[in-house]
Amino acid sequence: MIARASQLFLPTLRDAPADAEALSHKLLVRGGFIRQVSAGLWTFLPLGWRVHRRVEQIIREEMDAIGGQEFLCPVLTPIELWQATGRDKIPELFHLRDRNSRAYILPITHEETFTFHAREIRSYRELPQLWYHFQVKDRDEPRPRGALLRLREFIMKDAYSFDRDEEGALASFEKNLAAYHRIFDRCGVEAHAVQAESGIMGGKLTMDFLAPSGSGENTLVRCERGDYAADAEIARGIPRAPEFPSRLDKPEEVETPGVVTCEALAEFLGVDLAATSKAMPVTKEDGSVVLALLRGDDRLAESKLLSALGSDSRPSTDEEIRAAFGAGGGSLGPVGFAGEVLADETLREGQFVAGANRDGYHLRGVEAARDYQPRFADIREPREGDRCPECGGRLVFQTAIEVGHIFNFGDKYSSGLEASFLDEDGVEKPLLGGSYGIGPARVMAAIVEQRGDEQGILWPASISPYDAHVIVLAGAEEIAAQAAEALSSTGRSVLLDDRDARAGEKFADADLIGVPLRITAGKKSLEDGLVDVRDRETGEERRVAPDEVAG
RNA sequence: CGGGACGUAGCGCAGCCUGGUUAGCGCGCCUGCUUUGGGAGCAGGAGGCCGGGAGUUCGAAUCUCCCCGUCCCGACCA
Repeated sequence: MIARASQLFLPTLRDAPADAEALSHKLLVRGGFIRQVSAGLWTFLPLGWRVHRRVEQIIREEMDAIGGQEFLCPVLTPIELWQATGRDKIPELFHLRDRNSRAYILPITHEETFTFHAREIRSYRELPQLWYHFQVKDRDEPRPRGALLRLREFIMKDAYSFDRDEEGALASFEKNLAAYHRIFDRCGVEAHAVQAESGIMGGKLTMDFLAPSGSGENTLVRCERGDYAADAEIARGIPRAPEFPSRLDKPEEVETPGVVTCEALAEFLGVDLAATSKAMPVTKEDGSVVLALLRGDDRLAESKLLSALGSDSRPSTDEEIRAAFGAGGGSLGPVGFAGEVLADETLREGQFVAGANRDGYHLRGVEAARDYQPRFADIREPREGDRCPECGGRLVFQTAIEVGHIFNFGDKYSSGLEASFLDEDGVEKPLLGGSYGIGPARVMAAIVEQRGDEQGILWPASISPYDAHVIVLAGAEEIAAQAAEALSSTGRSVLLDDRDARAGEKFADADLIGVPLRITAGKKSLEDGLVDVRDRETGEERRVAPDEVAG
């Protein structure tokens, strides 16, 4: 296949739009891959759609390889399906009505629809099943951003597994996990599987695939030795040990006038900031006040707190604090507090300075278990400089894009939608489900983030819009056509830049568009009959006969 | 939803503060000639409801108010 650039709609731009921040945003727009229609709504132009489809095809092949069966479910969805699972209240849902004012939604994923179809599964003999489709998702995002990084409408490959028992569901999960590694591998994108969310539902089987990138909404925490990876929201890190002052047999009150921050306290008393403790009272949904206790140099990780409390919470109000502690913020501590103390793991060992629950006073030498009875949990935010919880290696932090998410949802949807089957033992049981999503557009964006530079993109050969980019310079039309034919006849797709443009423009566009293989026919070719073949990745260039470029 | 910024030609911007000819510049686009291996030169040309509405004024891109849109930070995120 040979595409003539002179006939394509391939609007490349010399400058990036002023409002573009992310590299992928800039380069995909400049390269003529995508164009914006409205906030979070983007059109894939022909070049961008070719890449998208290649990503899709890789996903399709790997899903089929593990027994996946491709469907196509509608976007427009009767709201009843979502009412049945209680997801109709999700704020991101777009709602609409037909002419008879029947209510519909535009789904954010398709668990309900696939589970609806799974109601036709009658017997354990029909299990397991693995179904998927590529379909539009709509989400009324509060803040779309970064072009393909966060869209309001996008295509997702979402797959759903249905199993008869936990063992089967786990097997389905693992098959998909392995397929995902192959997919990202083949797409040439670096993506790390990490434990997702803290799992208030107790769902252990939920993993995100995070692709490190210059822009993104997640932070990937990894051990430099490669044995640990997690999303920063739930990652565990081991901070340096504090330098404790000499041990006290019991807490000792010390006057600390006007000292309300841990930094000021450490300064005032001349102790290591890490040897102070930070008291953060929060109020749970049931109204009870819990004292979250951290080291003075740490920050509270909200999603860890959520997981540890098993309930939503908010910072307590001044009145609640006064009522629960008898003192105001700045002098709070665990000693003498009647409610629950949720202490970070870092407070297990050693003696810390803590608030005395008396305005203007603190206690030295406060020791967990001796002076107060906490429940321990990991609730601190990991940070640069922490050590790996597995091996003690150094942790590195990278911003990342979530390109995939897989999780088991048990009977969450099948119970609401009454999707059950008759098991071997004659008992009617709910199907156990799993959900496996990938956003091809985010994969594209991640690749550009990982492999782009100021000049342009460098697509991996597996998803490049074309296999080869043949540049025709004045006079060398015939030799260029010969090279293009040679490539095309071996099944490769060729972008033939036959535009009436200057060499510099063509080279610059080729760098921008990012096809990994570039062939140039020009004046030199008229002399020796050869063309330049340049590997964009290595910069390696050699002169070859046009008939042999495919070799 | 809170904070901030910005809407002037396809893209990037100036003009606005201090109201006053026909609203400018660079790139791109069209025509012609020259040029042709890393974004050419000359000449000519096309292209604007200055985001929208209301007001102030003899007169508004410019001042005031309202609305809309877009981007960034935060909150949120199945």
